[in-house]
Amino acid sequence: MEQVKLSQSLEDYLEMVHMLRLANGIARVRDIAAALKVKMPSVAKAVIELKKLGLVTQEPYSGIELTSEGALVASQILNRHILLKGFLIKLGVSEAIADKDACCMEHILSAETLEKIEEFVNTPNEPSKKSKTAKSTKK
Amino acid sequence: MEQVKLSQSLEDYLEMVHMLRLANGIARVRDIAAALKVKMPSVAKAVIELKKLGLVTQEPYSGIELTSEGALVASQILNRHILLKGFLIKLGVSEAIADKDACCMEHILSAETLEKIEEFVNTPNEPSKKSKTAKSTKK
DNA sequence: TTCTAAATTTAGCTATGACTAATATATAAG
DNA sequence: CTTATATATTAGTCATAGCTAAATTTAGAA
Repeated sequence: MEQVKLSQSLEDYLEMVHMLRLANGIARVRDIAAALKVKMPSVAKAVIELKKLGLVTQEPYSGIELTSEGALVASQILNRHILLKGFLIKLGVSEAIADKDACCMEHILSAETLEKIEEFVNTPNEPSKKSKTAKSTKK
Repeated sequence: MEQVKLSQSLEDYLEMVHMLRLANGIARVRDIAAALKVKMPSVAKAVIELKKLGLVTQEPYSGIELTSEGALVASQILNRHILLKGFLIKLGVSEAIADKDACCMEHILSAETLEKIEEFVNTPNEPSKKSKTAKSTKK
């Protein structure tokens, strides 16, 4: 449980491996590069780092897999992303911008701030009339 | 009006020059280094970059001054910082953490997100008892 | 005034993370 | 089966941004 400390960049790569595996079943260098708007050699280098850290595995010239620890870390990052995106949308930010900004915020916010954001998101949206009375407003 | 594009790091240095001048009347390398928790040569290097960009001036071996453009950019960054810190505090985050997280967020958020945060901050704090009047959200 | 200590600067090292160019391998077409 | 193309990797460059060590300048103490 040594709590790997990843750079923002490596967090992005790891998260993208996870997302592509969820979406396509496989995470390929080409697709990671396209999604993150970098070139393939940058991905290859990042994958080497993630391998050293024990977060991914890869057969030469093929797709990237997550180790169990890598899957755990990746899903933590992805959960932060989802939380923050929902939060921004609740504030009225458009989806595209919410996605982009969530992508930056997910790497930097402290646990305390994330907690408070989670509380906010889980608060009924408009307590404007009568807050508590059951779940009157449809979700 | 060429809208200088600063790295996060240079934004931090420029903002700190501004804050120290507000607090002490002078921004010295030693104090910038202490405040940002870096060593003095790192500050010296950053100051050289900010000079190249026309944002600060400095007599050799003395304090750092802001140009008019530097002052403008610095106060924009500082305003973002203040906005974001207030925002986090309104969410319930402790002051120390709010300050720290605002410091990261101030460099990355898009204009749209900052606008929405500003709207949120300027909304009356607790409409939980009685929704004041239906002026709040107009969509 | 002289000298010592603090502040600043310069030089140079390191790590990260992007890139291009070139190479190696895999896949698909003929 | 052979070959062209797409994908992946390697090698090497560049910029950013930190650092230490050493030199320089300023300023305070003796």
